[in-house]
Amino acid sequence: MVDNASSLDDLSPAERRRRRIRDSILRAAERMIADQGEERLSIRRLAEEIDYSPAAIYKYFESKEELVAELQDAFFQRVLGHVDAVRHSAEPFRCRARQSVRVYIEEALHQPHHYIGAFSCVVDPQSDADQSSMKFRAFDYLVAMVREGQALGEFDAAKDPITLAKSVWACCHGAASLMAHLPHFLNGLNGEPEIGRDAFLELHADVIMAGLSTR
Amino acid sequence: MVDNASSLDDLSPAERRRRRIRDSILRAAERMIADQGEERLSIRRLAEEIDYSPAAIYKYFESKEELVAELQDAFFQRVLGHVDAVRHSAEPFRCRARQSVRVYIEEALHQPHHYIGAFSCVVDPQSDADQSSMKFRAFDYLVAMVREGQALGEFDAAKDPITLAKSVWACCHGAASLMAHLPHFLNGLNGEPEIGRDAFLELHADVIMAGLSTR
DNA sequence: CTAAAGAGTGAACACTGTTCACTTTTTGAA
DNA sequence: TTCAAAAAGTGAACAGTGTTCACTCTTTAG
Repeated sequence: MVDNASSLDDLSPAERRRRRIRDSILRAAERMIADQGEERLSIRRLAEEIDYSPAAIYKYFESKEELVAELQDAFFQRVLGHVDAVRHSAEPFRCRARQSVRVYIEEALHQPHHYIGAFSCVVDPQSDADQSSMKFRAFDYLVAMVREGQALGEFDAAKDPITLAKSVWACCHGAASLMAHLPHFLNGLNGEPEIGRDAFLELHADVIMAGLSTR
Repeated sequence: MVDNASSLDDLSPAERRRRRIRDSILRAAERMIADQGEERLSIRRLAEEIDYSPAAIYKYFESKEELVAELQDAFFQRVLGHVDAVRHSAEPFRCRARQSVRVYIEEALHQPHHYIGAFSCVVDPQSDADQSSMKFRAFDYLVAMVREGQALGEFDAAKDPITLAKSVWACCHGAASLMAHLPHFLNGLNGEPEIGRDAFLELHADVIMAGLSTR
């Protein structure tokens, strides 16, 4: 969807200029979302940020929704990249599986507002763009990991790998979502002593791995 | 927070009238959220629904935020009630624990838009209202359940029960959140065969229980 | 050099939450 | 019953939102 190839050359100057401006809009929007969240991003303030009129934005993007969707896709692509790197590392399987869980959550929390935005409304199943979104490619990775674990006898092979992957995704997403939405999730919800993010992720990954394991 | 006592009597007629109207506003808002989601609820359309002027709403509620917060608290109170009923039932512990997980998710999905709304923005930790919110009472229940499991030797007593409860909450919330946001979560994300909600919840509860268990 | 295509804009439309001066209704006490 | 005070209700306005459109100005290509 995103033509990210570094083909800055062999492009007409007009096209180069267009891309440069398009990118500057995206960068400004990215910064505003990271700082203040998606709901505080407005076309007018975005236009002001880059010294354009609000209407000018619409020469580059169909709608605010499309603009935000492009940023979200790029965000998930980054998350996906990090998870994929772990998945293909040289570590033993259980280590890679554990790390995949951790990295998904950690990268999601690297830009909490982006992650929140990606799940801020009910996603229309009809939309083609959503079906091919990076969110769902991340899910494919999870399925592959579960299948690998089943082949190795680490995970219960009697269970449907796709359903199992959905369960794991739910566990990961839940942790990322709660930490993104509740800043005091780790700092003692009702006055309990706080825990470090690492300690929590360590335990959470333990729980998930134990939940999947044959024994 | 909500004075829900059925004290319709021993109240001045003025106060009764006031409560009746306040309730009718809440009911109309509830219906609109259930039908179209929180972001489609507007004070103007709400006012029209009950044949009042927009400004009239503000005689009963400080802000739209307060109105919505009250509905969310009532929603979580209902969820909490169902979970609590399971927790205190006569079943053996493991059965109750499993059912608690299932009931939380099922009740959350009974009104998906309400659940989405409860986690639609970053919750301000400073706010007193949030600290005493029903969301966090639900968490207390979870902690109690984990402690019970540890006392019975079913769950690993070496682990911090509060951290463990946070992990379980993440697993439950993740499933509810994904199913609420992605209507096709169970219907095959990328063309895979669909699975029933019951089958998924069954497996997800299995994973969580296995994750907690000592063996 | 000129015509067409693209970039950019101000003003407007239809919304949103919220406030405020204002009128009408209801209430409680003299 | 009368009358002031309190409460309920309102239309208009403010400041903000996403978006569109006629319009100008610039850049491009033939």
